[in-house]
Amino acid sequence: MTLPLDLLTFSLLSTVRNPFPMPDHVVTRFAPSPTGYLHVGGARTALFNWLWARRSGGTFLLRIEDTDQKRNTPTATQQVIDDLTWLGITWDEGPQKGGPQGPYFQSERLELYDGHVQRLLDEGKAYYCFETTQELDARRKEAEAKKQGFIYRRPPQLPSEQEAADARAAGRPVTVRFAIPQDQTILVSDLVRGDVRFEASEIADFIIRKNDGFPTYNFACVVDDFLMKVTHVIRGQEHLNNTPGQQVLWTALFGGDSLPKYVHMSVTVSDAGGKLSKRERPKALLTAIKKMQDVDLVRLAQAGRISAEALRGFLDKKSTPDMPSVDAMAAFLGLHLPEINVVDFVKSGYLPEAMINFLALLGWNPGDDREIMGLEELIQAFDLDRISKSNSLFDRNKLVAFNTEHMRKVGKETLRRHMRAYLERAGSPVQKADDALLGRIIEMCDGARTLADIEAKLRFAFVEDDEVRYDPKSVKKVLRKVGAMECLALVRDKLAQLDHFTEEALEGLLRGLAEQKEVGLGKVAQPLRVAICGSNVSPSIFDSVKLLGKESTLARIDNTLKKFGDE
RNA sequence: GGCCCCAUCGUCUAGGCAGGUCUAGGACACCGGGUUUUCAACCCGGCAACAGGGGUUCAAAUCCCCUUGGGGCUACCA
Repeated sequence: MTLPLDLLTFSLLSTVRNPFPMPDHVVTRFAPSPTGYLHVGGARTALFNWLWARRSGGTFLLRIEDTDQKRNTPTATQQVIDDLTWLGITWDEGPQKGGPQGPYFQSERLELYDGHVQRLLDEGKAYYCFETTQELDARRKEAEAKKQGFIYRRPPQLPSEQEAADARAAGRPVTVRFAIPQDQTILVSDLVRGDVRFEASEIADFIIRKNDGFPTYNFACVVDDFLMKVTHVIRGQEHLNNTPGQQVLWTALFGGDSLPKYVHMSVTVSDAGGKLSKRERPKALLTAIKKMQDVDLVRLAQAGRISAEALRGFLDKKSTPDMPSVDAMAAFLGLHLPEINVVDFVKSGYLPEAMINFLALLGWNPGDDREIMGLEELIQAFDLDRISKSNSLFDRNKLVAFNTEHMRKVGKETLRRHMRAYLERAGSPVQKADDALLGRIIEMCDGARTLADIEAKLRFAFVEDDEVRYDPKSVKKVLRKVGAMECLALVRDKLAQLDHFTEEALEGLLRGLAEQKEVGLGKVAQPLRVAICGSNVSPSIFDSVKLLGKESTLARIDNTLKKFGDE
């Protein structure tokens, strides 16, 4: 007796003429909800949509899904816009740009949704619902106790408009649910998953309009994707289970012919387990604090600009401070938290070119051995059918390697531009360098892995002589070595006699000295390096001394001799 | 609990749909060596995988089933 099912499946399949016809004009969208910073998972989704639109000469649009009045944060939209802009992902229609299907904020499209809700209501395809959240929770718990799933289904008699009005007058919550047509198998044809079947009986009559009059995600996204003529819905796999419901809703609203192609990409998972989440940073901070001893909680709370109670709540896992507080506390403790949000990567000194390249390869590949690719190359190579099905882990090591390669690949001018922006954001003293100088000193750092590395290497030359911070490890490793201070004193005398600090002169002087003492250059160069830089990480010793100039070099050597000489 | 997705080196992955050419390729990480004025970069070499079981077949990483494992969803969140 399997015949009926087979027949049903067949009839569903046969209504689709060509499963994957290529639309004339591709339209993709990125539809974030403004609840905080854009994180890498979101950036990857945006990128894939963008890449596909660019590849196929289509349109990419940005739509802000601000339908949750409780969770929206006022600055989030701007943050998302900033982050996409930094990445170089530009939209053809959306906020700040407008477009024929605007507005692009869902909160400004309420009337539009209402019209469609009313239509469904009138056609008996949707119905009013008056339960409170508490009542629903109770029913859910009850089902759970019986080890059953809770699937909301319409009552035999649908409430009338009058009853809805009465309920509203009585102060009851009034929501609208979509009545999922029963007794059918819903076939979702996904471009990367293939055909996925769902039983209608397993899909609840989901809410399409909340009590506050706002649409839910599952409703607004269907209406907007249709109105905005979206042809490809490319999103994370976490939406696959929403798709049958959305598809049935779409069909009820607009008919099945206009259905978009669905592309559900794998989820990016964290090395901490589970999908990469914004909660990881506070979690990492908490773990680190617990591991540390003698943490000054009063000062920590001050650093994070939170109250003592708030900090206690955080330590007891009862509450989580906001991101700026988390960042500030991590900075106070000298911790490096895992980057999650796009801004985290900006602050850590990554290049957008490297981010884009890395993100593109997370769940996609060009089919050959190419890995380091520029934007144009990615666009040319991109194709939906090379998106992989399995989840991928976000590996920061590989990102660093990509960044190192792109630091060379982008070219001097671009690198200098990125560096300038990085320095300004970080408020680094290296900002004092003009463009010509900045260009020259960046070249001294060839092979650096991030912009932060370059900054760290160059910083010494832009602080006052008495502001040099001496890294204890470097001091121990270099200055405390037998003979180091004597050697440094000798170097000081020689340098004092040198009039012109050119590279050749310095090299001649230091190499000559090493030869004369029958030691390697390192014996001479290292104490000098630590004396002027405060650390054993700097550009070449000749570059470093020349950059600093005679006066400062001598002053810093004297400071060092005084400070570490007689200990 | 229910439903859905996924499964190749530690990690990202090629190969899978059109089974033999796969003693499974590349990259990152790691280990060893080289270069060297530090860090980094760079060069050479090495380690390392088809989750398990059953089928189908002359032949399975590749097709089918089961088990196991991982992930997602199960909201008046998106």
